[in-house]
Amino acid sequence: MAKTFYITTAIAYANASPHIGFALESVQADAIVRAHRSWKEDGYFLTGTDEHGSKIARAATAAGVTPQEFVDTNAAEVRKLKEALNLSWNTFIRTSDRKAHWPVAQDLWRRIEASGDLYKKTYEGLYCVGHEAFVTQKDLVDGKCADHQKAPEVVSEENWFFKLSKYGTEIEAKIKSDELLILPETRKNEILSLLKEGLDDISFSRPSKDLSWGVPVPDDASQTMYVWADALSNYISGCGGTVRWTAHPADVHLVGKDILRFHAAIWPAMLLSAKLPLPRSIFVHGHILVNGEKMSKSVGNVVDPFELVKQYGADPVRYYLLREIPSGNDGDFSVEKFIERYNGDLANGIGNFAARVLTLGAQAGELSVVAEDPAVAKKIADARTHVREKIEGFRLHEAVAAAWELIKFGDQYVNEKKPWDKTVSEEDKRASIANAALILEASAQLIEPFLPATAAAIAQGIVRKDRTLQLSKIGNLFPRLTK
RNA sequence: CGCGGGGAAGAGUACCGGUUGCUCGCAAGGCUCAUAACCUUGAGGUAGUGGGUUCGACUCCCACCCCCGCAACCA
Repeated sequence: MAKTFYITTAIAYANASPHIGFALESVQADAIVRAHRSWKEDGYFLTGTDEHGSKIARAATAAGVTPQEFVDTNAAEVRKLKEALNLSWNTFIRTSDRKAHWPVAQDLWRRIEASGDLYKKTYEGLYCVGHEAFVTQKDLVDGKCADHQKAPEVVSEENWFFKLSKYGTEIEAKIKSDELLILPETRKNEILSLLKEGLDDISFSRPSKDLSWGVPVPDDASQTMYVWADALSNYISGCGGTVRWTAHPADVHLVGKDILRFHAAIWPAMLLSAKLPLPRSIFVHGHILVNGEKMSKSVGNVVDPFELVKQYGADPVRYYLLREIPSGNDGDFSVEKFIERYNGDLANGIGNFAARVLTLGAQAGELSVVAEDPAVAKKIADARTHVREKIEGFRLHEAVAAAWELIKFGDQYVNEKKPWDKTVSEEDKRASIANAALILEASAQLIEPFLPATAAAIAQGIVRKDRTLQLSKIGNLFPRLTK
């Protein structure tokens, strides 16, 4: 059986329609898993939604629906990204799924408890009645809750705590040695410096009277699991659970920089405590800025991925996210840049190259591929190697650029061989068109992880039979955009 | 205050102790198979400021200035 490659996105919080940031993470994960499948591995891609918490319960109440109805609506929106962006995930896990998710979260809890890593402790904090939740000092203005203009009460309640502090040293060692690989390196350094300062134990549950919308703590009806215990276990519940899991641990957890610490500290600690294997790596991506500014609801500059896809199509959006946003760093979105990328790389690049080669080939009829140009073969092999190295190093923007190197070479090759020139012999002409077709064919294979629909469209124009190629024209892949 | 990232041609970026590479834009030339596309060449940067290390620094060290993130749950 082929090697299994298991990758996850973080699960999206189901309090709203997904924004471009989650689309970025999804597309990155999709490109990586598709690449692994093209390397003959058995790719397993998990995504889903985090649906619990008082925030959602409150939002549902405000919307006049039950929490379940509320998350059903939003989860359906997140799911729609699959069709919109041509994602190839295998499983969509929802934390409100009582059959698939709850038993696993509870099983994990019991395993952690069996290791003696859970204890009850009284937590004292500032409780805002308006929020029906604890607030922190920074939420206060002049000692009052900024949202409700009321001073919070000091309330103490009993919670389950997880002995996170116990595992800091072990995790630090595993990260340092790359047994748990964190990319890019700056993120690894960041988490190491955090671990060096030491970890505090964390609250693992809340009283059910304050937080009822969640997974019940096993054998303690008075408590509901807090986000870590609940949400992080999706990585196991989403691949079959602890009993009959197929893929755990993940080869790659793809996460945003904002939740690195939960995945690089809390999650490994939970797994160590539960005596389960740790993920192989954590790839940390940055955030998308819009016209150079942080995206936020209050500013009102949130970019809707569905709108973009509606206007430009799935592959152009995928292309932009993968090429223009450096994986591992923040990147910027703007319509101007989008159009620039589209015209420069898609219309003038792969789109035009496919059109010129397929037109030449369609006129030439059946072509023999016996006379493969060694320079072409080498260039194709090099491009494959480069793309693979970049993907494995979580440098997706560079992987895309590496694939485009081959397309650029193809244009140069055709210009040099001039198969339209009357002074070129028929034999040379046919040989060069066949080689150009090989470049196009290889390009299509290389870009498949990034632009699956485009790759499929190009493949339609190239029919291979044994050692012959029959090319035919396809429609205009990327009509130039005028702004 | 702390931690982290960054300041380079008109714009956006990469690598690196020893002729600054790339993309877009701009200019000239070529070609006409192709989506006014493609190919070639060129102009344009004293690499934030001030020091230091070195035979030599954009690249290492120190200080300063400016921008931007993070600081327990918005990817």
